[in-house]
Amino acid sequence: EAAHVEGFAKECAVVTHYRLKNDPAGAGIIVDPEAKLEEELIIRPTSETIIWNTYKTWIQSYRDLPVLLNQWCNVVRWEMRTRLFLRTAEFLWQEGHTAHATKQEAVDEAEQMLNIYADFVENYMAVPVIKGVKTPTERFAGAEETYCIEALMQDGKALQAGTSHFLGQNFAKAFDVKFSDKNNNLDYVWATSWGMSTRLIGALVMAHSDDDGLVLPPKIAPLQVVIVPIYKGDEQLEIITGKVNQIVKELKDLGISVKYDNSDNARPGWKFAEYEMKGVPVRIAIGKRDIEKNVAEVARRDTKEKMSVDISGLSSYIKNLLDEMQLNIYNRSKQNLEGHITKADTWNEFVEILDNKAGFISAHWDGTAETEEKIKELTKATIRCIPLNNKQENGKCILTGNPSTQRVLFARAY
RNA sequence: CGGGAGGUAGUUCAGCCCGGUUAGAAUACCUGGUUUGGGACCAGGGGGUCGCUGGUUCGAAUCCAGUCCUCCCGACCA
Repeated sequence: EAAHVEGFAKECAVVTHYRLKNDPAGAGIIVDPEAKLEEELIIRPTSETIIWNTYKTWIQSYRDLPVLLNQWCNVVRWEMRTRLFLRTAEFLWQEGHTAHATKQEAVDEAEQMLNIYADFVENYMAVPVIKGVKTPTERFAGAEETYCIEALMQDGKALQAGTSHFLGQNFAKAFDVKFSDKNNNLDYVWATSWGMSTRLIGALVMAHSDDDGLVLPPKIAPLQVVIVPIYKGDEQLEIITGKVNQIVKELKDLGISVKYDNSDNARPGWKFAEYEMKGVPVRIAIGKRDIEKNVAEVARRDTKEKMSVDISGLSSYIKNLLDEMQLNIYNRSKQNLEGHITKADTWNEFVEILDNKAGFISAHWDGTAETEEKIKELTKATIRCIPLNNKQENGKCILTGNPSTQRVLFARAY
């Protein structure tokens, strides 16, 4: 627990008073000095301590294991400087905590969660990630191993998108959580914890958006298709609406979320721009001209292309298009990632790439915290991760020239 | 916590340096009309204690002092 507390102590909000009041001098609402707490409350920055205090009372036997708790909650970390979506003083996250009878089971759990996170970020958010482990200095306070997924934003800065920790027996020892195994031997349990936060919203925005606004991958877009009628007069609208109702039904039958925006308080061009800004993947426009030819204009958000599509095959066309867009958005981001993993073998190369190309730099590191710290001081680049299944190769540390057995990924990060 | 920038209409800002009619623009909003295939056009209209407090002055958005707040950069960090 000591390392954990040490790691988080510097960024906790502390409640010292329990009441506000109107200032008699008229300065508005102020803290009531009469309401000072005798014992201060510390707002959790993460929940390990309360979870393990609880596990202590729940776990006695191997029959009680494994245990998994998952909760969504808000936590507070009093950062010196906040950054919208990426680092807010208070944030909503999901945090899971497990306890296991064996070390291997805990390690497997931590790795499983890393894979679940990677699967979600890649296959739903369409943001490719690099899976890896953190260096000791970048580890979660109190963890023995911190797994992470690192994403790359369009500006070339890295963003940690999720983490999973193998906590060893540290918390079990701190909270005295022991269990009897089948042979009646007492041992401390093995632990993991893992979390993902509203930071992912920031990742989503920065990974895909363009100058016209959000670009949402179809799988997570709350609204996948919007239909905009183009008409003059009620008579035309009525004919268009008849056609659209049929299309809406077909799309809904295919499980596609769709909105028919027949509101008359905004013109078509305004609606086009508005839904693009909101990132709606597909827009269908239908006017008198289209009805006459039995077609609709389909516009996709990711490439801004417009196609004229026969209404008879429209719903299946849209279904395929949404799948294709999901892939395209992912592949585009994947290309950006892969195009920005650059090898550097000399210090000059390292600095040059960092300043002019950005992204990840694959370079040798002598494995010491001192070198890591020095590089951070000199360039603001940190070791984002040591990729899983990293290739072993002999080389020389980018900074010190000392021997190294593998390359690690450096980047400037959010 | 250190450094920088800024607070003027719902919003984004100009005006401030060099004090002087009724504080402007764009956009948004309201009314009427014409429009509707990429954020419409024409005409008319409403909207501000210029962050707050004090000072200088015949006169302060403008100068001075204090104060509160916001944003950016740095250290810190999911």
